[in-house]
Amino acid sequence: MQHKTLGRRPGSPATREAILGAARKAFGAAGFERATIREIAQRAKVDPALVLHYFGSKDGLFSAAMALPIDPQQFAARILADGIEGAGVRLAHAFLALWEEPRLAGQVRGILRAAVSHESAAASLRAFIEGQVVGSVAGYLGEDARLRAELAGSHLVGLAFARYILRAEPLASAPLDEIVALVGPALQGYFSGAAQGGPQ
Amino acid sequence: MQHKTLGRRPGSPATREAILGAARKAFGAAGFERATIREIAQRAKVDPALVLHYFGSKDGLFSAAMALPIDPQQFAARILADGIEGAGVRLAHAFLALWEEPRLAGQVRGILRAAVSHESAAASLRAFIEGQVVGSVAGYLGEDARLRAELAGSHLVGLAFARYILRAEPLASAPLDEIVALVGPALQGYFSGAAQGGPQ
DNA sequence: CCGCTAATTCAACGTTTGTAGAATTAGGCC
DNA sequence: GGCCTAATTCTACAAACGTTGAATTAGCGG
Repeated sequence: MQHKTLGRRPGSPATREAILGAARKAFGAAGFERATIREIAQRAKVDPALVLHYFGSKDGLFSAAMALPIDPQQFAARILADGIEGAGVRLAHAFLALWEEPRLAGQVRGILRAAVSHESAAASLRAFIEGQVVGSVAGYLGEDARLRAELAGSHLVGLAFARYILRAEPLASAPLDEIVALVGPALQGYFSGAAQGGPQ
Repeated sequence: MQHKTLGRRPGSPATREAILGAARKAFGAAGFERATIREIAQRAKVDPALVLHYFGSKDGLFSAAMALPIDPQQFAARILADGIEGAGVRLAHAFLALWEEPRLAGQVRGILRAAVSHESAAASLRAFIEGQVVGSVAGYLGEDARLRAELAGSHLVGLAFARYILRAEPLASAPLDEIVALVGPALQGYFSGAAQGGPQ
């Protein structure tokens, strides 16, 4: 008999989310190493020990804060629902939209930052990409589809890095639509299998 | 009168290079934050204080170790010497060759890792890309050439990240020629689509 | 041999970090 | 009100870090 309802209610709703929000902001802005538990706790207006009470360790906090907010299965389905043509543009648009969303910006930035500096985070992202992302799109393509899908993905990751982390000009300030119009055909080339030129 | 020739000769040739080599290895493998001066000194078989005697600080050591080993002016000229057609394939090949070279692998990996986690390193790389790399190639292209050049560069950076840092399969194990054959046309799309300007 | 200079080492300081454990507070059920 | 439980805070530790300044060693010219 688990009298789970005894005592004070667990999982206070507000503070836990406040900690996660502060963690996403800190990890996204400073990366895993430079973000400190003390700073995150201060932003969330709680004691540092409370952070570890909830998440066990700094790694645990990171994993909880950086859990991917999207379902790749669904993501891929939406991109490819209307057929293979135009998929490049739709993919570029949908991917960049993730980074433009203020609520998600810190999260995705933190994931990328951590994947670069932290081996366990890299392993996690690697497994996610190999198992979920590439698998979701491989069914729609042919022979060397997995390689092609990863090449398209690598372009998107590099694009996000240059625009949102490095902030190199003129890429960082270019309007979204202009980028989508240029990147879309390049991605389409990987899907269609044909060498692709610029926009006609 | 500077009697510079008095006393013991400065700049002992061997140890300084040993420190730089160890630093490149450490920074490339672990990133700026996780690499420690003590570890670098131990690998170079010197005292940690000697490292700072030579380079002043950890940042100074990093700057010295990560100074870019290539001249982008010359790099771009070699890619575009034989004309615009085939430039995509040549660029993909030349860029990936940098990462395959064992002597340079740690260095370029460290530069990318640091640009992600360290703001000053990001600023340095950003200035380098905006001023040198993009400038070197912009003369060969027309109107929106800078944006197109950066998009092509972002693809290459993302490719290096996925293959050499994240090591996502099947990309990490794919033969170089196969990747070049697929990526080349994607890059070519950015070059050929632009209004042609010719070198100025 | 002596003195200058720089390479090189030794030992230590002060800070920051993640983390652990005890102590306290507060909410819900009997 | 009393008890149970979990949220929350307080205090502190132990390790690792970058950095410093003094001390020592070694090469070279006079």
